[in-house]
Amino acid sequence: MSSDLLRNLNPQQLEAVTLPRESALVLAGAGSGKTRVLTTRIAYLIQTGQASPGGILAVTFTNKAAREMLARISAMLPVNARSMWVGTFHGLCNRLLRTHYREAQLPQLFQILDTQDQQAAIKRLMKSLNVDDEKYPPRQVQYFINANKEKGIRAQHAEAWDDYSRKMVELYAAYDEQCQKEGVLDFAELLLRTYELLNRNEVLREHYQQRFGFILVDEFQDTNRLQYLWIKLMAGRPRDGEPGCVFAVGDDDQSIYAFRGAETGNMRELERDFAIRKVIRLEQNYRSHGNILDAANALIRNNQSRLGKNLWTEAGEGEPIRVFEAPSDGNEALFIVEEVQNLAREGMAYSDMALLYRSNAQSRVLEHALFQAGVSYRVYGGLRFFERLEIKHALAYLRLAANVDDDGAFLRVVNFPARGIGARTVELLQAASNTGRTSLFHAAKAGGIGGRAGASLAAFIAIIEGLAGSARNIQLPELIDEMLERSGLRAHYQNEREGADRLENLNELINAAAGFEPDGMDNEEADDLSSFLAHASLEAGEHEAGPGQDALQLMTVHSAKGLEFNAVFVSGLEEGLFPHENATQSRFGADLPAQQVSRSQQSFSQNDGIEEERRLMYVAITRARQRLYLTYAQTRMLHGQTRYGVVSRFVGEIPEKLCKWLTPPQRAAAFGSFTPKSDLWADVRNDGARNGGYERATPGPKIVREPSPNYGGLPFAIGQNVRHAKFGEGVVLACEGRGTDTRVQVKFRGEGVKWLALEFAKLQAA
DNA sequence: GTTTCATCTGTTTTT
DNA sequence: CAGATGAAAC
Repeated sequence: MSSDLLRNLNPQQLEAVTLPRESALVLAGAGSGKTRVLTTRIAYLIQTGQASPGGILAVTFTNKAAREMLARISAMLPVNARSMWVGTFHGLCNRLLRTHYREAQLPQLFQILDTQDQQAAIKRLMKSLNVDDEKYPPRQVQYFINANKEKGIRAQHAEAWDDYSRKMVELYAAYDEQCQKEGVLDFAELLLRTYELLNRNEVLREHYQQRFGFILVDEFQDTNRLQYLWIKLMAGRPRDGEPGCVFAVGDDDQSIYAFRGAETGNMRELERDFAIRKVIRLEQNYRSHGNILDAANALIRNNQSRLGKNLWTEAGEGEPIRVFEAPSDGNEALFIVEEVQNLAREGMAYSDMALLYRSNAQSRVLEHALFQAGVSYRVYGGLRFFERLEIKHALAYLRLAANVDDDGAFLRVVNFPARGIGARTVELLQAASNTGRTSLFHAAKAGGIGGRAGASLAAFIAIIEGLAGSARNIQLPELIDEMLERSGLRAHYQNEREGADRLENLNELINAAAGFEPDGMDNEEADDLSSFLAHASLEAGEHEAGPGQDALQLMTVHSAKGLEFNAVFVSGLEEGLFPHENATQSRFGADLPAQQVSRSQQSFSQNDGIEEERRLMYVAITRARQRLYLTYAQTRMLHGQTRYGVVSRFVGEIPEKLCKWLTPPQRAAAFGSFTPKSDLWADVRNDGARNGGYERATPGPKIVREPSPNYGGLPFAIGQNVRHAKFGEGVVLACEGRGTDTRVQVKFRGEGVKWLALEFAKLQAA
């Protein structure tokens, strides 16, 4: 029967799936059947009796991937999915901490802070400590805390080398204390807390190490330091005869989360720590046609730091890659809409097409055009359901009902809807909670505040306690309904002019609760309410494409990882956007003095930034099965101003012979005869490729453009050579603004890229 | 204490 | 352009 499972696997896949009980690293290229290998191995282990479902621990990064894995396994085996531990790092840690909340020194109904909540908690903390938020931007504090946690470093061990970093460490410690007092955990804390719990509690540790004979990790290249330590701890130390057994699958070329601490170096560590004898490579691609694959291979070859791998396919070369230059972002969108409709007419389902972009903000223009044309579409990511303000408010009431010590939730709703509890009252409460060392809720309950505000507070407390009581007696949807009523949220939005949408979302929340089933990820002790709240934090409400709804898929390149489509549009391929300017220039705010940037951040060189962008582009390209479009716009609205863009270097890194240029003929004609007069210009275009050991292609006539005509009477054209009194010669990369506000971005020979205000800089045409 | 208006600011990717 | 913050009017 197991031969059934193993049918149609290629030799490398087969080797990976049937490996004896030992640790392994599988380098799996895009579209090489990575998920299939992972799930088949699990099924194989169970079917051959090497493992019981309960002995399997499979970790992924996204909920989507976890769900897919479970679905595939249960399609192969009639196995009780609940007994297997398949989930995200965060989901699994949540499950573990819910079970052992006492040992982890947590309240039974601890709540999870999402990124927003965490930011709010930090701001609140800083206010209470009177810390100048100009000098210590909450964003930076948040970054500092998370970066340390993700390396497994607590405040007491965090490095500090000057006043600034000492303050950061101080805030880190105070923040953790505040969270502990309030019974809340941020994302990184879920992992760190679990790690520490198992590290110091031998009984628990041995229990889980014993139990999980097989640990499988998906997207291993995206693990950060802490996640790696976590895996190592779960696997147990390699002992003679019984080594820890980790089966890791990953692709260094698809590492796109270094920005949040992922370390591809973990692959090398794994090889060493687990004495891996042989790395298995999956290089046959079953997804894309040849041209698409060739493009991806050519692009990624420009990266220095990679383990090396070349994808191949048995499929034919297929269609050329279609490249389109639009005069504006609006036109780019119109072009895409038109093509999408054409493909639909030819019989391709909308859901088989994806529209990708670098950043969420870009979806607006695209959505607008799609909406106008009546094309149904679905946006992934962006502002998600559980992140909406009204939902946050509603959840805060529920959180308070579950845990009255949650000060963050308290502050969010104590005066929303407005009930006469103003800033002054809250101040008094905070003072009382500080001296009495209790939560705000208990301070409020203790009384001592008279007058109108006191009465309002008493009413508020009654609402929360009433809800807490109901939570024990009635079902979740009814509880939410009651909450909307008693809190006054429903009434508030009914009276508000623009409240209809928000009201609808609140009703949708009831539906979400009605359809919610604790997915076995939470232990049996936890009630439905806290399971639901954890679900809301961990899975901010990705809307799964409703079955039967055929819609075009819109998402960032990041969220497209792991997916595939017949046709893919990669839009906004402009320098500064993709690759993003934050990655091409100094990665961490140039305005910060060097010592304010932590050491590990410093070691993150410029090159790493552009290489990650290139991997991102690699991911984008390899999503496509048959047809790939690359589009960009000469002008784009950004922060309310028109910006003039240059085509992304990544377009130039794809061999000309694979491309078919779709730019309207009257434009193409103008490009035809152009040869670069400025070597600087060519330099800009080939920047990332210079050290790649790859031959610098003579830029094809269709990619290098004649300097664009002046738009709106700007004094300089993109691509034009200019001279500056101090910086010397350069070439114009971009212009923005009008009149006296006009600024020009210039790449100078030797001086690098600078923005210059035309009003002051004396810039001459050269 | 609440609402409204104006000003400022920032802006990548996500569990 | 939009969200967040702050000041002034109600």
